[in-house]
Amino acid sequence: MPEKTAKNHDVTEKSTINHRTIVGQNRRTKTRTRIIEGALQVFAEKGPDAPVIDDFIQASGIARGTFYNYFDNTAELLSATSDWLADDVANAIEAEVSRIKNPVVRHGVAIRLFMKKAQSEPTWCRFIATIWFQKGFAIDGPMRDIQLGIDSGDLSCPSAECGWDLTFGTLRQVMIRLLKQPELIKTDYVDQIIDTILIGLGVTSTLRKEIFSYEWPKLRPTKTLARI
Amino acid sequence: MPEKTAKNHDVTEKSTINHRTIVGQNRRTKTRTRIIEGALQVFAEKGPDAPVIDDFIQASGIARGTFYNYFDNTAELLSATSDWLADDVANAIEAEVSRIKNPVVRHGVAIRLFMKKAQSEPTWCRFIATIWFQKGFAIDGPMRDIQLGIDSGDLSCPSAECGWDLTFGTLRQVMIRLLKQPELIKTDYVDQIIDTILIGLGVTSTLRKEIFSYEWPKLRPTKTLARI
Amino acid sequence: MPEKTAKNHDVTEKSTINHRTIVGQNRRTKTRTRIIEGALQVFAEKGPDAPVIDDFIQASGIARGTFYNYFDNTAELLSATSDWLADDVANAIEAEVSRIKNPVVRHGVAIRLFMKKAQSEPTWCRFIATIWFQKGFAIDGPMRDIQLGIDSGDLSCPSAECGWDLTFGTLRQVMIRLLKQPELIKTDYVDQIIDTILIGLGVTSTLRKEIFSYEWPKLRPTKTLARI
Amino acid sequence: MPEKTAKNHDVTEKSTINHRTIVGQNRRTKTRTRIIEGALQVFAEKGPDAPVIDDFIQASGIARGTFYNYFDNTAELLSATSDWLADDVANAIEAEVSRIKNPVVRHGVAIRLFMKKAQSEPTWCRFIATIWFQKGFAIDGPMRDIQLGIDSGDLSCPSAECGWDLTFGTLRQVMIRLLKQPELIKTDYVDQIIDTILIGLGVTSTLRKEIFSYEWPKLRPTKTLARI
DNA sequence: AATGAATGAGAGTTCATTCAT
DNA sequence: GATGAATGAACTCTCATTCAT
Repeated sequence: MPEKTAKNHDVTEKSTINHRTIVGQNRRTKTRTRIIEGALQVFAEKGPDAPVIDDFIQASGIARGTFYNYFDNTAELLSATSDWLADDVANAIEAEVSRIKNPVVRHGVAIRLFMKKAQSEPTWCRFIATIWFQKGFAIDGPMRDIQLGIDSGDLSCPSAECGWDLTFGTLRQVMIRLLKQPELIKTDYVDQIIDTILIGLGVTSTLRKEIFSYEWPKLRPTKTLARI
Repeated sequence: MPEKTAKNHDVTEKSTINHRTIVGQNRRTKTRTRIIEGALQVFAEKGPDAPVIDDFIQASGIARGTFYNYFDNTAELLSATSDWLADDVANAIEAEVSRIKNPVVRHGVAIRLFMKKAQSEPTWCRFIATIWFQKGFAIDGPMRDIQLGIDSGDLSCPSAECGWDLTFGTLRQVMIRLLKQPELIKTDYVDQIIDTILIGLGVTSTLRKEIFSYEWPKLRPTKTLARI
Repeated sequence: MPEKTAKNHDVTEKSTINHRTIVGQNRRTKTRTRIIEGALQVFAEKGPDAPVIDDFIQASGIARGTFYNYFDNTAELLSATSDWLADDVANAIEAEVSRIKNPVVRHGVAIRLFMKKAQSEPTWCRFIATIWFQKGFAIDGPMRDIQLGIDSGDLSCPSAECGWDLTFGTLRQVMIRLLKQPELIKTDYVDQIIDTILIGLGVTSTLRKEIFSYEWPKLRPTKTLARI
Repeated sequence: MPEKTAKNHDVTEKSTINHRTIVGQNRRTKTRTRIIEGALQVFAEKGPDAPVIDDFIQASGIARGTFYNYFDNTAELLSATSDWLADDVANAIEAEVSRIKNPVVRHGVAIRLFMKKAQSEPTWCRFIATIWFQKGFAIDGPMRDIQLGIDSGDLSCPSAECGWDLTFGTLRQVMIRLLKQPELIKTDYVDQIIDTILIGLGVTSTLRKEIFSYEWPKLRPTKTLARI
């Protein structure tokens, strides 16, 4: 009816509605981002189960009810936080290593980058080590590269699963160690253990040298939470 | 209390009291054992944080109030359960490997035994993989053996910590995989990955052959909870 | 507000404002109607207390804030819905029975019409049976007719209240039964019980025959919500 | 084990356990009774949906958590309260009318008793009128008696359902009226309307006289909540 | 007038802990 | 020492209401 009787208002009204919609969406995105940013800290500090709703609303400065406008419970928030993080780390690393052709070198550089991030961002490190692995969230790039390495004969481990367990099982343990012994962060402990892993995977010393000769720009810090 | 008041009594009565005391202690031990037996199951199923007192009293068939006669809270129970388990596994493995002289072979056989247990006792495996490692409970035999191996030149890894992280980080990941893919239990996946670990540690093929040539009796099952 | 400010404007502007005012009022009426239409369904389904604001805005497709432009709370909406319904049913029945001169026959035909509506419109029936009676909303035509019947000697019940309780208490129970046993709708259960009521009221068989000999057009369905 | 080592304690211990069990059960019964007693008041005052847990725990003077040791939610409490009440009223009336042989007289006397109770116990009356009927809780004595009356030819209504709707639909409406107009309680309004109902059911004046000639002791008051 | 994100009081529910028996 | 009913603090979740756009 309004469309008919107030034809001259159509444009105004329509644009108003569009404007409102856009404003509303921006607001929602911003709030969602705030909640996840806060949640990352909270989960990293308290683990996956201990936090209560109050922790999240305090960390993000929102109202109790607002939380439930975005997530049904803490499990869902954990999942959203993890998803975002998986996306973030996969993209950040992928962006750096995609130009490397040899899958074994690519894998080696990728896990070096992965650990660099762990060394420079303790919150991220704690979240990954204590929550991500435990909940079984996964990224598939490494699995693929290990398989390619086996196929090409550059890796000698019995299976891709075997290689994956050796790589990430060890790295997780290292991350836990870094959290407890932060003095190790500045040492070359991480590179030593990565070398040990690569030896276990059967990587030749030539390739290992190549892996450790790479220089790279720092990965963009997670804090940004640019995409959502 | 009985110890004090007993002093005023004659022989007959004293022996009665002693008898009562002994009976009471047996009873205490038995109840404590029941609680820990139940707790092992509960923790393995639900993880370290989720369980509530009710889970424990149901699992062990005791009354609500009785729980508090033995433990102040679930954290204490978790700790007691873990302690018992650490003791149990350390003793069981130690008993088998102590006669092996070479520390590297001893280490290799020890972790094979460790994983045999994981393969044959799922509850134990789940508890170790999800709780023990997370809470950082430790056994020191392996650390010592790795160090001895480095000192003797039979291991080439940069440090004992490095060797420990590689070994147990990987094994933990394997245990998690076994829980998710039980069909792997019957395969030689575990021995393959142990071999890969040993390669990573720089163990010669001669020593590796020795490690895999060992035959042993099954470790006594944990269920017994003999000592407490 | 517009009425006041309009005074200071010239004719052209005034008519524009009038136009706007009229458009606005139409819009208001339409929205109000939408809300009440939705509310009728909601109340019938969930009863008077259970519904929450969300139910109403979903049923009518309006925004959360819009609701409060029309009603302060659900109680007010319930009242408005009931008022509208009372008006509707009273008018609809009145239009049919006003030409009948004998008050007892008029009462008899009126309650037959009332129940016809209940039989053909389940939502209406549910609303009336579960909410209207409970909240004590009333229509006075029947009360007047029963009194007139007593005065004329065509009814033998002790008092008008007594007749009213017998009539509408029973009819309400029948409506509840129809909701539970919809298979009765197509039977003559309703006419049988109306006959039983009339016997209780002391109506002669002659008058009862007259009441049941009436033919009528279906009452206009409530859905229209024509007036507001 | 204790059974063996402390044979002489068997009796003592067993009796202790029995004693404890009995004491515990008594306690439970007492608390459950307290809750239902309070709930009856609360439901009668506020209806079936409005009350919150706090109302119940205040009315019965128990702790918040205790409520949940007995009922999972208010709906369950409502059901328990209604069940108890149905039992109570059915038994109380049955005890009085069972000696009456003629089912029609029995029905008539039963509903007189029913309404006596409504007149003397306002809480009971309010609960029955606003909750019981609404929730469709039923007692089957009356239904049976009406059917027997139809079979014997002492009732002329078309079906037992019809008779039931007329009887209890009307009585419910009367109860609601009594709550609003308590001044009617002392009048013979109730007996008048019962007579009107009986006329509707086709009861002869002889039988109606018999029904109204009965004298009875007051029904035991509900408050007691003797059985549970 | 319409919108819908944000709010926070209040309701429901859990569960560690106490204590009389 | 064992029991389990009672407790209430702490937590989760709902939903009426406000208000900037």
